[in-house]
Amino acid sequence: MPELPEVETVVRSLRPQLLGRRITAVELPTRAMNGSSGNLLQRLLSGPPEVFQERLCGARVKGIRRYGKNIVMTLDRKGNLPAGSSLLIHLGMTGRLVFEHVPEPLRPHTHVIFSLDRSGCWLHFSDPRRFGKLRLMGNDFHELNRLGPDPMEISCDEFCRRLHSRCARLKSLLLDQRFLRGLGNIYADESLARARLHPAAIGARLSRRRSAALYQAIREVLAQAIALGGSSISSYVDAAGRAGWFQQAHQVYGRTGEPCFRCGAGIRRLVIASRSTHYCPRCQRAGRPQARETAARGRMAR
DNA sequence: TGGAATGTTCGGCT
DNA sequence: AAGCCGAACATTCC
Repeated sequence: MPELPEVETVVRSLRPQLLGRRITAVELPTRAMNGSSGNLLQRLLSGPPEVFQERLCGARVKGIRRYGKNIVMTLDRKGNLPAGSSLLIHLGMTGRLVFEHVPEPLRPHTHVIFSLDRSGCWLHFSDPRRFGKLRLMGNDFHELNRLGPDPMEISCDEFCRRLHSRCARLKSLLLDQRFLRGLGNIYADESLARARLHPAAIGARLSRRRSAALYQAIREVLAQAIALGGSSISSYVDAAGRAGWFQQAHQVYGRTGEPCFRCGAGIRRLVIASRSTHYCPRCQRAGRPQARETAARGRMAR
């Protein structure tokens, strides 16, 4: 579920119900299910489940924000919680945070259920593949400090400087969270498609003009995706259970073999950085892109 | 049956 | 050093 637009959408939908609420209980439904579950839960919570429960009980949610693909909940000091603590949540590949009206699991792989005061609902965390993480942090943000700038905050000049200092392929760079925080496989492909750049093009070799085009494309794709509530490609929903609509605006992701909306050529798939990469072989040329505009227009008209 | 899936991290190689 | 690759993590879906 989770790239920058999806996480941003989840954060926004969490706020109304969660801001200012106190966590009154933390249930861990999968804890006692079988022998291996204990270890798996330990991994999910980055520590002993009991500590996670004890520390969080009684804490009040002061703030909720997104940092790359992470959700950061700042908590006020209550009971067992050290000062300046935050709950860091990464949704991994299939993690979901959804408000439900019952305190019992409604789906398999519901690992955490938060009870809240004065709300009449419970916050459920589920994650079939368990690539997600919930971890309590003190003031040590060193994990987050390793991440690169937010694509919506960085300036064009700074983006170009970073780009020109790297010899890696564009697709690899966009997936690298130390280069930019928040892009994943969908939005890397969609951004490159919008900028009409080949995914295997080398960052340091891009002209200033094309670098700026990539910068713009990333911001436009992300802004549009956020406006549409993210991409629901398998089961992603926000905290209110609503699906996103940006998957209907995808130009290349998941469209292998289908015609490019711009020129009609078949969308191709290749593997870069061990990830599936989708692009239009005509619009996204390695050398000189977009030479076929007139012919493309003619084809589209028919 | 095998492969792929919106992610991150690791070790090994060039 | 920088970049690349594959494996690992765990589960579901086609």
